[in-house]
Amino acid sequence: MGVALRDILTDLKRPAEADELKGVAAIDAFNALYQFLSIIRQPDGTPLLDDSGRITSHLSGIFFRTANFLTQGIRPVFIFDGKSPEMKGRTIQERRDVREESKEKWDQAKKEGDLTGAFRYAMSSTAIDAYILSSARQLIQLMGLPVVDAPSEGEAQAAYMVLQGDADYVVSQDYDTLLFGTPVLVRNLTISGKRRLHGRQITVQPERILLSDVLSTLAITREQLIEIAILTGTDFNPGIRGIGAKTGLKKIKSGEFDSIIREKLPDFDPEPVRSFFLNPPVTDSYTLDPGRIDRDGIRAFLCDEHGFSLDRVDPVLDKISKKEKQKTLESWF
DNA sequence: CCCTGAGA
DNA sequence: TCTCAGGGG
Repeated sequence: MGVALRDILTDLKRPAEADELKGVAAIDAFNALYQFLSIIRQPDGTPLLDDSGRITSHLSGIFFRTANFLTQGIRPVFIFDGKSPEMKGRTIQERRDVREESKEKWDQAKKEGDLTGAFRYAMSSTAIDAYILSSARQLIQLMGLPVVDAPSEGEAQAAYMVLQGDADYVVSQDYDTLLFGTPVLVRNLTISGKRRLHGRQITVQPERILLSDVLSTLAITREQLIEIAILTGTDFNPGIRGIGAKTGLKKIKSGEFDSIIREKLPDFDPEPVRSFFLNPPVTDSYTLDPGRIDRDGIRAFLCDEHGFSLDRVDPVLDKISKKEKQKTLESWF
């Protein structure tokens, strides 16, 4: 679920204007899939399913949102996770436990006719398995968009690509990419800007966070931001009870990092976590060349294979193609 | 999440 | 043009 830095970052989010979003967006694929799978559900929590009972929520999310991105001048690149580091094992196990428990509670809530509970438990029972990953990847590639395989954490690879100048910003709901050093993080990147909350619709602006703003406003270094995260807990280490982002910030500023770790977590060596954030495994072997949209392939995949309505898919394909033609025309002049 | 259609 | 309700697969 990422790192709990929200309490010290709230003042640093700024609404992102459309102009600031044009360019190459390095999307944390796992994070995006998780969002789609947890939210795109019926009121009782059931996800969208095709005739064979396979989940299609993520395909709907990717297709419609990505199409919007393209028309807005956003060029998405999807970064998929590689092999998780050993030290993430505990987090992975914890997430699995929560999922299993939520699945049972979801069933229970459905039986009791508790829709609010059903939806909430369905959300936290969201799982990303091999089918989800391969079908998502297939659709992305049919849309002619680049896929990058991270050697390890996708967020680290995404941050690296922004640092290299190959992408303009990272898209994720989590703040971890800031620890991995991305200069720009964009959260809530949706076009409609609308989100349903408790049945009501509220508007959510995409927000942009600059690492330089974070560090200068808090008057800390990236290393110190990482230390705050280590105190509150990351995917790679459990945090210290009673220390949140605000307390962590204070402790770091008064130089208490080492002493607190020694006192509260005597058996924990923070060094591997620190160096993982500072120097994660990343790769240079990726290409961001735009492919072509395979309209027939998309129709076959979404409509024939997964039961999407042609009436909904075709207009979107037209919209994308129109934009693509515009761009090739522009490049002539 | 996103889209569509109805009604203002 | 906008908001809202309903449904998508």
